[in-house]
Amino acid sequence: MNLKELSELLGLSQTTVSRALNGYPEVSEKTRIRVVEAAREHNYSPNSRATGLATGRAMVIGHVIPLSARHEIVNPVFGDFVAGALQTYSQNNYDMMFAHAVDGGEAEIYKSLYNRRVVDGVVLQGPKVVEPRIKALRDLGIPFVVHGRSSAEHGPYPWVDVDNTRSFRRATEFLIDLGHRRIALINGLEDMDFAMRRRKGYEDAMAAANLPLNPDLMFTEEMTEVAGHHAARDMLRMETPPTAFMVSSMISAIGVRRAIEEAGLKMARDVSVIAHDDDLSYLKNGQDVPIFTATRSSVRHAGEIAAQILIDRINNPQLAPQTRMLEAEIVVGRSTGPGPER
Amino acid sequence: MNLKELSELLGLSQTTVSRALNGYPEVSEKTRIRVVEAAREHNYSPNSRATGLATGRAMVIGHVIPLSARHEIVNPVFGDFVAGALQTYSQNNYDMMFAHAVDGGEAEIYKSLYNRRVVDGVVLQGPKVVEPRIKALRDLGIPFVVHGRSSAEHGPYPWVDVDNTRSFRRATEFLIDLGHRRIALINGLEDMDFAMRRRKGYEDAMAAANLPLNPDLMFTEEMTEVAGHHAARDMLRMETPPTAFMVSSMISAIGVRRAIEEAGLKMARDVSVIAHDDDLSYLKNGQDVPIFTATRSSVRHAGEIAAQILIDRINNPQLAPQTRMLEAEIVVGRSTGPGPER
DNA sequence: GTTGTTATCCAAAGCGCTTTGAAAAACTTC
DNA sequence: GAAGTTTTTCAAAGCGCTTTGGATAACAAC
Repeated sequence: MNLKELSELLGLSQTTVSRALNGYPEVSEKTRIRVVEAAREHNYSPNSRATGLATGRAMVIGHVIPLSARHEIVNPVFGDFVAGALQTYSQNNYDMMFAHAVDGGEAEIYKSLYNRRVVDGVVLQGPKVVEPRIKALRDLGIPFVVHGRSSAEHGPYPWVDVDNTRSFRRATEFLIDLGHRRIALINGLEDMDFAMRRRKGYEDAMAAANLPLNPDLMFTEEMTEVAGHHAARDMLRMETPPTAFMVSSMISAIGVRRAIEEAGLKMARDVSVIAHDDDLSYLKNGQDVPIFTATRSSVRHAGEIAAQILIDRINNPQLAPQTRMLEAEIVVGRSTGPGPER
Repeated sequence: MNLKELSELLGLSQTTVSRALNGYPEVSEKTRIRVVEAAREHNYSPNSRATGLATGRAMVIGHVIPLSARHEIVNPVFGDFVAGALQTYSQNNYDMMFAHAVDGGEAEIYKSLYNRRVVDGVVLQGPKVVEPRIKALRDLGIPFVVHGRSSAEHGPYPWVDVDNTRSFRRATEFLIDLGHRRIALINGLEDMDFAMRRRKGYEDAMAAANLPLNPDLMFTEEMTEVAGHHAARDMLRMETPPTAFMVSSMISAIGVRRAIEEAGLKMARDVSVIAHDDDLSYLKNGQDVPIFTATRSSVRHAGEIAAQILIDRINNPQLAPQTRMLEAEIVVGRSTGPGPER
């Protein structure tokens, strides 16, 4: 059933039927009701491709699945971020489109999606410290929003991010206050902007407390359970092992815990751990008392906000780029305890 | 730059340009080359909405994000399944569309996507034992494929699934052979078809060995770390606790391990654990020797296959529904050891 | 009853592509 | 060189919607 058939059936013009359904004022209430009911009854829904052609808007937003280049790892954060964005999209009658990039061809994919008018805007996930995609998107005039930031990018652009530096500084300070001195950092890949910022927070706190930075205690890898385990295991075998770990993800932290237990130690009592918790729905950090002391920030919430910023921008392109800094909260759980200096 | 402009620029008709770009034979090689180069040079890409309107095909496949109704949990498997499907889609020039369902309105969403001609077909994820969506999709004539199966559905439909019953039966037998008798099952929600089948496999093995089924050792909940921990903790506090656990997901198994260690026990030596491993990219089960003995089946691979089945069906609607049963392999890791009867 | 307003409705153009049916051009063949 | 074939190109219709610029009907005012 299409517009033409429906209008013939009602004895009205396509114009009138279209206007009635889209809530324009130039149509009497009687006919509007008649039209709306006929539409429902005959199960009419407008062809989105035709609508899109006529209006010039796709009502679709594009995402590119951030496969980690090195190991083809799907970011575990992905599902929850998407769920958040999707919620905002559907409230605004947008659909969500996916594409995936082959080997760093992400900019190409974005361009293709936009040039083919498949999408009205795109979300850039997982920005690196140096992120040429941002300039590319700006130059192409594609509306976009970044989940995270890119330190090497100085022009204005819209983003949502957690204050990673601040949260890791605070958390490291917390460990120092507890009496820890040898504090290890198990970080994500440091070409990722968030990882670089977390390292900076860690370093700032160490420096402020006049503690030396020991490269052997600073590890950077993909954030998997196995990598976390591996790094922590090696460090715990050192002559003077760390007494505390700052860990960039819950998944890695689970690996760290495994290494601690394998070493015959007890978390909190012997070794403290603070993890970053993205508040993933399938990996909640305990129920009442959290398993891990953590810096927590909901990635799902970030998804909702990112979506809203982008939609606002699409609707109002001359708007100045909106930015939104989220603060991670520090929740105290069962993975931290006093260190040797206390 | 659109077709009209490009054709005027070349001094050719839109017909010829269109045909040249789409590889039709009725155009000389010389002009084809000329056209293709001009298109590249002027950065022309056809408007997908116009193409879609003209061809009647969207070249898009729809997915509905399976939020677990009860707790709004994003399935951790989601990302990897999508990555697999996406790979196949992009090889076949399909894009992927997402929608999310509000409170069981999934069938409505599928219908809307298809009626509005947003998609050419849909993937149904997370089927329950009773799954009215399958009948709905069939009745609506929407091409679809199911990731998993639905036991209450007897008509033919295309699917990809792991032989869950078989793999859980074999794994349970493996524990019995090791000398375990009190074997617990930590399962997902049993209205989910896969969970029901896994339970059946477990029960079959127990029955075949003349072992009683103890309801206190059979737990069913959302597959989170916390739920796994909770269940295992309670069971380990029983008078005669289980000596082995069959666990439906790696994430729950991590919780089980935590409970085992909190109880002062050692995995493998005191308590054995077998987990189902979806081979998620960010949660690899160890490197050389797996952490957990596991029934393993790559969900990413399942995504690739599901996508192919659906695309075949879209291209050839009168094809009989294809089905594909995947076999989970049993990998022996460091979480199992001899039980009391050995 | 004529004029001026306002509330309703409509015909037709346009969005950017594909595809049908036909024409023009280029070859063959005799 | 005319007739027949094949190759190459094109004009125009159509996909299903929105929207512009009227037209018509209904009503009020004089």
